[in-house]
Amino acid sequence: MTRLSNDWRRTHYTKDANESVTGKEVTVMGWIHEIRDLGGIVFVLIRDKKGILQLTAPTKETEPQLLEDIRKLRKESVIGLKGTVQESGKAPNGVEIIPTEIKIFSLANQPLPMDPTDKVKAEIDTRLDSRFLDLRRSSVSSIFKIKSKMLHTFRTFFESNDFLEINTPKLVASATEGGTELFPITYFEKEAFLGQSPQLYKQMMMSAGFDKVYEIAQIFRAEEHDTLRHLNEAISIDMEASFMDDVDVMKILNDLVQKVIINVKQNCKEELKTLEVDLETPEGHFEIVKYDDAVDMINSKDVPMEWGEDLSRAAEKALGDMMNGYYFLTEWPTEIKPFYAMPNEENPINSHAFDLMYKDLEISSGAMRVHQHDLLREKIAEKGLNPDAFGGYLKAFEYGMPPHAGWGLGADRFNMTLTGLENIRETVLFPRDRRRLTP
RNA sequence: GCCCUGGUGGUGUAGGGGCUAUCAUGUGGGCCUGUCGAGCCCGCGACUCGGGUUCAAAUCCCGGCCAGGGCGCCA
Repeated sequence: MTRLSNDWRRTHYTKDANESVTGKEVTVMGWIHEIRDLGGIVFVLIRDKKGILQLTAPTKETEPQLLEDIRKLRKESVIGLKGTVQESGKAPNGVEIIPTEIKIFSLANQPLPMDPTDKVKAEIDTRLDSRFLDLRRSSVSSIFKIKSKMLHTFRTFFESNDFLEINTPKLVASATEGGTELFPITYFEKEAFLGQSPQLYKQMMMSAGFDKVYEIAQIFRAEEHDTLRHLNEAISIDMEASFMDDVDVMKILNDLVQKVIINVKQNCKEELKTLEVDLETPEGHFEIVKYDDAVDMINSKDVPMEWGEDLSRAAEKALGDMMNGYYFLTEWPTEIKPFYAMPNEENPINSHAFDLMYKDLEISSGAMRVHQHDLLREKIAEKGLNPDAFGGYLKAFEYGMPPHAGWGLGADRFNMTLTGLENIRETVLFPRDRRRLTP
């Protein structure tokens, strides 16, 4: 096993060692994908981040020492290869490397805990137990290349629209928001929790005069749900903006979803092809369904739902069947939305809260917020929470809080809609669910 | 947390009271100069755990753990 010495550096990724460098010597670095030893000729496929390249060694024309090294190789071992690029109609990409020297950096033990070449399928649980191997498959790494492009699009958009990136604490003192279960932790001599949402903090930044902020960060929820669309640790993309209402931030969300899709289609062609996804760019404004109308639509499909209830799973499915792609669900009843959602001025039983849905999946939810201190205090009490426990938060509303609005979007769920995946675990490197805490 | 279904070589599976436990892939060895899911020959490797029923349990029963599907919960 050898170290990386000074004269060994990659000159080409596998996909760049093509016809354009025929006859030249190149150095590639990568993993052994497959070995086919035909006796008189040995083929070895080398894989890196960008593709697969064939090494071809006719035994009679290969140095005995080099040949011996090649025959020592095992699947998924890591090597460096120096060789000459040769055009050949018989090679997989039309070119192959005639080796002059190889360095074995790391031999892989056998048998492997799963097959990274897709010949024998493995279940998600097996795959997650050996995630590093699973991720060597292009069908899996493609998901994360798309996710990276998606996150990049959000950041670029926010930065170019004068949003400030913020980092709010994930260690919090109490479960003041109510609703969701939190993970308790020990914080020196006190009890603390992992943050469920940056909601309260990003609102406080409005009082700080930051005007437009965003945060892309982990959120933690201790719910015991065990479904294909819930995790206990997820990435939330949050934004909040002053002097805006729900309609303004819905417009931003609408634009962003379209921008992400356009960008992914443009920059992740190979990845989409690998995943066999044909992404459609939604045009113009997403359809808007008022909560009141949604209740009627759902009941028309014989799924019982009373006004004032949240959507059951059956209701989400029924509505999703009637809708096409992305749509907004608006004017939710005030009583089933959190205390910080602004009630409608004329008809306070309805609110300025909305959800962004993709078929039957909730992607994002947002609202115009309550910025009046006294009203907010009242609403906290109405939810059965103790306003005094919200001291630090409420204080920010007492000394000049602008009207504001914002949303939070589940990045992993959104990624599911881009990649066509049905299990949210697929879209997270190391998912944390009801049972899984490792690796 | 509830309901349903399941757990067999490294991986994916067949079988379903007494079998030498099926097949593929893999893996170790051998043959082969154009492989590309290479081919051929030989070998290796498994019944989730605990208890019970039975002459006999991988198989039936109970419980645990884990998984798949559905639901609930999800500011």
